[in-house]
Amino acid sequence: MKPPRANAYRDAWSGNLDASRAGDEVRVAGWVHRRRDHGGLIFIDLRDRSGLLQLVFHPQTAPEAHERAHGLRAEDVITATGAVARRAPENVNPELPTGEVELEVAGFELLGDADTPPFPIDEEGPVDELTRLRHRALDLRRAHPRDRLLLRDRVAQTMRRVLGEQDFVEIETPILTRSTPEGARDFLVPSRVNRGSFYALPQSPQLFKQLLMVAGFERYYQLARAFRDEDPRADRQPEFTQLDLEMSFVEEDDVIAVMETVMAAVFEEAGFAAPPSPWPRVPYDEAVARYGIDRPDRRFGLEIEDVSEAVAGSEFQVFAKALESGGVVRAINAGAHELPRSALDELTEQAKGLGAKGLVWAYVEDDGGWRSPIAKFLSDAEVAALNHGLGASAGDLLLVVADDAGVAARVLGALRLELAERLDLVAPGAHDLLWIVDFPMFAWNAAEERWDPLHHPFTAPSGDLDDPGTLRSRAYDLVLDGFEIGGGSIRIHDPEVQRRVLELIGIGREEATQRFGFLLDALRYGAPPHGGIAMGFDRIVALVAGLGTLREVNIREVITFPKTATGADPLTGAPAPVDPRQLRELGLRVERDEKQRGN
RNA sequence: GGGGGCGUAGCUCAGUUGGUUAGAGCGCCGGCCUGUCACGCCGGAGGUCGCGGGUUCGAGUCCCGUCGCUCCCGCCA
Repeated sequence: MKPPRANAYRDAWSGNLDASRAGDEVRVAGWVHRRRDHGGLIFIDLRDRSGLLQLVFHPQTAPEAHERAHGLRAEDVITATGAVARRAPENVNPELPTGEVELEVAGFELLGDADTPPFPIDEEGPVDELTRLRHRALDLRRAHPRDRLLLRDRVAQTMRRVLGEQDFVEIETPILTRSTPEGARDFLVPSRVNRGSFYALPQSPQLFKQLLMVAGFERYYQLARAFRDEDPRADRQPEFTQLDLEMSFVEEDDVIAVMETVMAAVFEEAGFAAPPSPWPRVPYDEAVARYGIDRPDRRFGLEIEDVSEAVAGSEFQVFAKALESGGVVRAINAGAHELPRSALDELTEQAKGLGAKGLVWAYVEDDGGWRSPIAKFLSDAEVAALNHGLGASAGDLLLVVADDAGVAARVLGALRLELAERLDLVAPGAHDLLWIVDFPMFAWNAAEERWDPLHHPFTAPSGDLDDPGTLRSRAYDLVLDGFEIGGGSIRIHDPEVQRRVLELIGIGREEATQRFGFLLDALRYGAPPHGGIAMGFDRIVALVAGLGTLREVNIREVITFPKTATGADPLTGAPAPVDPRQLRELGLRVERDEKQRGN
């Protein structure tokens, strides 16, 4: 940190002092991190944002300060003056950046008396998250929580710098706005002036950034807050931050190229190894086929193989029936790992829980035969063909699912993760980064008999609009270690195409005009081809902070004041009932639940 | 909305088959201590076992309900 402007509290940062300042008279300020009171000598570790500095109180040289220093307690706030002194060689603390020196205190002033903290500030042990959030100001004094927010700042600065260098402009968009069709439930804000009407908090700045492209800003970005009223998860909060950007006169490659420069700089800033550009692009269909999911984690193998042909015509009813009804037989070769029977049973249960009728497991024996509950139903030729298809050799564990393609993908995709976890297959420090491209535009929803969009309805299609099932969208998602960290697309800039896409998903002309006529309107006055992307900022920070596991990434740890799993803020007590007068002004009446009535 | 896990001292936790006065480490308070840096030594205080009800001679422990936190499904890109 740069030296502070000298004032009545400090003229130096604690963590910046070293042997080069030996002999200087300085004034430092901060919190009592730890005290070691020997009765005679007293040592205090003083903490400010820059780091720790040992203060020494000598009974001879500063008797008055020494006497008062007995009363100092953890987290008291003080300012202290004295001389920076080089420590004797045997007293140097190599663990501390300032460990070669100490401050010989001449005088100090207590600026803020501290009660005993509810949990230790000076150690990193686990503390109940609710307690931490209730005392978030104290929690954020601790090294890890503080460092995560400082990292978050560095990531944000890096994004702004790199985008600024490429002529992007940061522009704000409204928080009080109108519902956007992103699919999630809106947070609503009642209007007092217009009774009975509501603002919606934005689920993304999507429509506004497209208007900015029509306006001719060419390159826009924003670190935008977004809101979704759905149940939170470890990696989902009701309000979260996106790096949102949009560019004009671009194709997929242009947006992807920009984002690779941004993210490469972010990864470098975070000391996080990332592959050189360009990053791999995997078509959606291939990802689902090989990894069972559209956000694959490829840090371990366990690829899914389709072995339908190997068992075509099999007498084994499970395989035969699946194939007859248009399904598939797919499998994972888990390699030479012997799992206990109980583990295989657990995997089977998990597969059933995900919709599979069962799970076939087999160990390949030395002669190529199978040790498996279903071995006796398969011919030698079929076993040989399966072994060949899976590249199996003696000792390998094979897991086979016969079902419709969707179920097989989902089940084997989940088993990949489960196996990687059980077998500890991810090398420490390994990372996997890839783009998913060539998404289908729509997925047929059989239950509702309609086309569901896989991305929001402003995504540009490629293909024949008269044949929705074959349409591809010009979309791209960035996936890091099995987590989607961002997604975007080339947008529709032709108002007629936009109307037709909206109609395909059941939004008619009238509704479209009512909900986002302003966008359709703007598109009619000369809209440039444009596209962009929205990156999950919290998720990115959490992942580069090392908070990701195989299955989840906890974004609460990189959010300053996060909400709990029920959407509550334990610090402020939000959400909270409001004064009846406020409700009257808004023209609202609240219907309480049974349980609330009892209170 | 549904399912799982958790809730014991300020913090992190232990607590057997239901059985005497519910324990430990850290922290806190007091005393001693002049080179510590997780300082050390001695002593002490501190509990609505989340809350309510039930079973029982007896409940931290078993049952029912409820609240909170958390993870998953639904939901959500």
